[in-house]
Amino acid sequence: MNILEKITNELDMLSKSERKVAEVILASPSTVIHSSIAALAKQAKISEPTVNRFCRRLDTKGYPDFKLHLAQSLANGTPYVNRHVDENDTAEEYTDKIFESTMASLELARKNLDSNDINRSVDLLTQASKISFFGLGASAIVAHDAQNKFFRFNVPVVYFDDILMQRMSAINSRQGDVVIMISHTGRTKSLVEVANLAKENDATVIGITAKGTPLAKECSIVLSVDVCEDTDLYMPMSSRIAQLALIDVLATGFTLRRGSKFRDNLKKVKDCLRSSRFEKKD
Amino acid sequence: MNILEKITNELDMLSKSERKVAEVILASPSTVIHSSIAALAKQAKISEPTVNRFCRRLDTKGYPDFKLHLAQSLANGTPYVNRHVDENDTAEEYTDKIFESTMASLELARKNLDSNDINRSVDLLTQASKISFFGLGASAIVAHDAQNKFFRFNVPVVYFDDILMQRMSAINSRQGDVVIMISHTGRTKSLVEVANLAKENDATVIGITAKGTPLAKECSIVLSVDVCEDTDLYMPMSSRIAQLALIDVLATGFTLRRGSKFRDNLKKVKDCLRSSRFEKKD
DNA sequence: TAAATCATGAAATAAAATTTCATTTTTTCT
DNA sequence: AGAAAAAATGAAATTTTATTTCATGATTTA
Repeated sequence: MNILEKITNELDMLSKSERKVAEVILASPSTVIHSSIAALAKQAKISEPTVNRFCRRLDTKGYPDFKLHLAQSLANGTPYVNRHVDENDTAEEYTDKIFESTMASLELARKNLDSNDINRSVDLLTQASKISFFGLGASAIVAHDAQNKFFRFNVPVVYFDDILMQRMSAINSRQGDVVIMISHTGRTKSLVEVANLAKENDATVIGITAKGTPLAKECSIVLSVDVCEDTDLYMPMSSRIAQLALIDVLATGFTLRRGSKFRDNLKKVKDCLRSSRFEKKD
Repeated sequence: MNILEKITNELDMLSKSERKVAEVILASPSTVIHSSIAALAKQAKISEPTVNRFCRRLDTKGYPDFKLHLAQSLANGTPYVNRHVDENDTAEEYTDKIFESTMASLELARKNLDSNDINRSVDLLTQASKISFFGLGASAIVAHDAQNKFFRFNVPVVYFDDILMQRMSAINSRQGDVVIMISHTGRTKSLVEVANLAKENDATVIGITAKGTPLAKECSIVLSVDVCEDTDLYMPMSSRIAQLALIDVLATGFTLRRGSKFRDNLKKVKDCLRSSRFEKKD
């Protein structure tokens, strides 16, 4: 509930003097949050009690409380909405828009995620005898990334972005294996087939995809990162980023579940990489 | 700059009593914005002047001003602080923390990006006779993703996550080629060598890496997504997501620069993918 | 047009924040 | 270790800011 909006809405419920206050505030809200009640009264050419009454009419406790609300409204100056890139945007503009859209998607994805599903997924992953990540196109990157992460945990993990390899791998799966299918659309035919093959061969299939899609129907758990993406300019953008964040969540859940001893193992991998780097001089 | 983040950062610059104040605030910032200085002092079991001094140390004018800043930080729903995952977190908790950290990183990356550099990079990319993306480990995923995107533009683009292929490709580069090197640390020896080889062979080298690193020194343009990541639990997380967002920005800049006719081409690629999918029933 | 209601600001009061300064604690140097 | 210096802290005084009260003037209604 934005207080600036509220002022605009209730503008005609206000008395003449109070409206003066409203106008001054709307004209330059950022100035107001640094003004005392006296300063504001003076600027609106009315008395201090009027300002106070104005504040109360907007359901705030008083002037300081009103300023707090106002400050909050201003902070949302750049709400993380999906602002669309425009033909004539400058570099600065489209950069901001893309970053903001991405953040908006993450926010949305987080809200839609069910932590029970995450918990169950982590359960399954920690007990898996083998973990496979399958994706195609943009989702292949996510699968690739997942392999990179889980590989460090020293568990059997594979990733394929090749249809045939995926099929072969799926056919060879067995009870205790976990297959994670990644697809933004959830409608890619060959992936749905692979999911089905894996299921038929007793693997547990987890989908990182949209709910209610053909792929989702083949999965025991669906982790959906529904990100209202109109595949802007025909490229998947935010969806894969939300998927990656989800991979981070799963990987984190995995390490937490495995306990502290296990994490020493990660340190080993990390230390091992060090020799391939130039030293940092502090 | 988020004041909550600032408090966290400057925690060890504070005196003992001031830290008590910080702790009370961090524990429940939303309570504090409705407290008077006296109430806060009492809760932290210190005196009012100490609270005041605390506020000033954080570069605010005083307590009321501090509350204003705090209110603004809270307005973004959830403060995007880099909250660290804790051993005993529930699935819900670590999910939230990871998503929030990711969003915080994106916010930070956006702020640190220079739109002039972006502009120059897009210039170079649109004029390139060939574009190469090189990365290793977690950054390989970013390079992979970049290839996936630029491939759709119907421009000569390659991606390698293999040291030897990278070297060979770099040696064969020539004037007019653009090589994009991706590395979070900027210190991976073999990547620095590849960058140098490409430079020696007259290619333009753009780095998506941290400033002031050995890799950065080999680049004509450095697009830095410095994301204060302590490689939590020894896995790169937020950094690669910020890098991906940057790839989105470059790809978007590219399509915008190429104009509307060019975008029809993207539609063709997209339409061509359609037959591989199950139809969506509306 | 008189009575009633409402709006307004001056002044008084109350609350909150800030400054000053003396005391205590911590650090630094011998 | 012990003295001197520096820094931190809170009690009390002061200042600033906000709120309440109330008398007066404006506006509406019958």
